[in-house]
Amino acid sequence: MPSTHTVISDESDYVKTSVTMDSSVSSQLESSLNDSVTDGETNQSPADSSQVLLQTEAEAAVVQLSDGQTTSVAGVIQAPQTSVIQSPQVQTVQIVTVAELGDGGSVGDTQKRRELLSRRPSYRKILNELSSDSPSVPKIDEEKGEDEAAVSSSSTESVPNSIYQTSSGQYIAIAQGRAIPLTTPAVETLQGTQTLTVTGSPTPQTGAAVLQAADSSHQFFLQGGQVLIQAATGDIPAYQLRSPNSGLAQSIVMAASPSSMQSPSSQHAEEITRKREVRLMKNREAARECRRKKKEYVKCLENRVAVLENQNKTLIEELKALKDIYCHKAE
DNA sequence: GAAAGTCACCGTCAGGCCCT
DNA sequence: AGGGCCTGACGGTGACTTTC
Repeated sequence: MPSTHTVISDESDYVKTSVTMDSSVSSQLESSLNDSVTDGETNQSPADSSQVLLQTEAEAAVVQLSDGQTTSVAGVIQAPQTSVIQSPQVQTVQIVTVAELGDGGSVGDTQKRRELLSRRPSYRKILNELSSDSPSVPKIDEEKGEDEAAVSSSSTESVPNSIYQTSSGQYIAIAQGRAIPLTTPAVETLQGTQTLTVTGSPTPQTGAAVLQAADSSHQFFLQGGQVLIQAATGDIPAYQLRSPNSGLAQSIVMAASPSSMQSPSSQHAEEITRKREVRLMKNREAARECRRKKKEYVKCLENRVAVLENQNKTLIEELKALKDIYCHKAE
């Protein structure tokens, strides 16, 4: 019995909806990819092309599932299609349901599981390793997404990861790893929410706007009409970087009310608070990014499972056909 | 319609890993 | 060794569905 390894283990988030996998699964999945890549020179079997159920279209693969349904999957770590005979080993995929794992959920198990999980390499690493081996695997960018990268073009313009208010009430942006103070040219009230408007947008039709740093040394784009809005009332205001198009808050920043920050130890305490806020903010965004990568990784694995299951089915059929031919000749 | 359940997402903390 | 990053775990919340 192999040790169990939950690929998706955040019970509050993923276990409810996803599968957990035996450790052999992820390793098999990954090793099978590597196998397939190292075996990449193995030739296609054009004669059998009609039997190959996988059809790649750009980066998406059409997979016929065991129940007869076909589905299009993207980001599949896809092995080159080879003949059954040339495939040295059939990778088996074992999916263990949560219920099956649930039995021995003692503290010790949790501890063990934690240890296992803590040693797991990052999703970025895993996927990038895979993608370096297999071009069909989408690579996780080290920095920004394509939409963000497309915005910044000028040397004086950079894209802030986020904009937030410090404990002293000042707005700063975090860009290129450092905090830069921002001016807040105007404040207007709109439908009960306080909106921080920004200086004239160079491209108002696209909703982009420019934030000018307090020291005038930096400008930032707010993309897609994102606005910083006050999202909560009370002693501690919260601000959200919100895109009017999606309506979804992209970051929520808590900040102490400036009026409540009349601390006697002022500077030092303020510095500590500011550092903490920056740390929390960075961690918040790191968590967001981590979840995004995790989802991508899980999706990738699920797609891979579908592909491998299908491949397995094809191989079995091919083997069966060959057996028939062989038996026929033998008679 | 209210209560309960489910799901997805979020922020925070803790701890391991990696780089300098 | 220390700092930063990454990610599992945890608890909270809102939207939606199911049950009564």
